[in-house]
Amino acid sequence: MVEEAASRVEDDPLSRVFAALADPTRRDMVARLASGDATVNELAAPYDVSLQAVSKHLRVLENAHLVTRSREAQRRPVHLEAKVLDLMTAWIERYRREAEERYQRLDELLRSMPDADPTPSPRPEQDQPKEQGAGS
Amino acid sequence: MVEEAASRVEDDPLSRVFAALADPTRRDMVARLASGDATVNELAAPYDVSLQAVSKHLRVLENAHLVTRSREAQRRPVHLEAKVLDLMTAWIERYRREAEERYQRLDELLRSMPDADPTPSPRPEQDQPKEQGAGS
DNA sequence: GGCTTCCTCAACCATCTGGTTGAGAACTGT
DNA sequence: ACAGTTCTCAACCAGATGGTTGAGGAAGCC
Repeated sequence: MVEEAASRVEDDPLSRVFAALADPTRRDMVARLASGDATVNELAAPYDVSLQAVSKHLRVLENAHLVTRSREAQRRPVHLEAKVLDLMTAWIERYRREAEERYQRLDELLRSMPDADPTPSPRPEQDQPKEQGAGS
Repeated sequence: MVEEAASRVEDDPLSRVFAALADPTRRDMVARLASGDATVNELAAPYDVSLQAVSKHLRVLENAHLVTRSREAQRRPVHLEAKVLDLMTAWIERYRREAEERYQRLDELLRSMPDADPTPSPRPEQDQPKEQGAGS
């Protein structure tokens, strides 16, 4: 057993979801599925790629837990799991809000001191001294 | 057919943003930048990759318009552009909401008819008959 | 000018990805 | 049982991606 594969495949859920939605075809499929389940054939119809390619796309979405596939005769209805989207929104909103609040605070600070000293980079946040090199 | 390059590089903004955030390192950088601008060196410190790799990551974020780089002496401060995140949230929320509303409606429908007929696939949405191949 | 610091460009490499085709599994229907 | 339909698996290929190292530009410091 010499297998030390799986080198760069980052398996964290968030990465999978983002990566899954980074493809316009896959995003389109999600948009489609938002208005109702569909079979692979139905999903494949609008695109000029092979059915196998669509199947692969669905696998990616499934691995990201964005969709689930059940069995219904020989068809495989695809169902959108919208809850996973919340995971992303939570991540995004957290940092968007943080950044915007910081921006607001900086804005107010600048407003409160109309003409103090023109120090170019007053970055007091991120307390990480970190003198890594020879810090003269 | 001599040269029709740029085959799969989908340049739509949304894809770029999603792809940019599909990498945990890049997501980490964004998280970091949410609490204040930083230089390339500062951003690179926590990771055990080369500075060039970090520079590449920043380029990806920049191409997605998630960050901007200015110039300050020989340093290149990186700034998070949080507004682009709204683009994603808008996309996500649209379909999440749509899917959840549909789910709610289906739920109510099922509740209103406790034991009707067990028709397996009553998908009345998505009107696309579409007999593509040689239909019998 | 010359050294140092910060960062980018260029070439290279391994892996991942999205597409293809061909084969065939799973199930229905007669 | 056999044919038809739906979809997946496997092998393959081209291009993108994330990492490396080496060279070097740009700006500050001596």
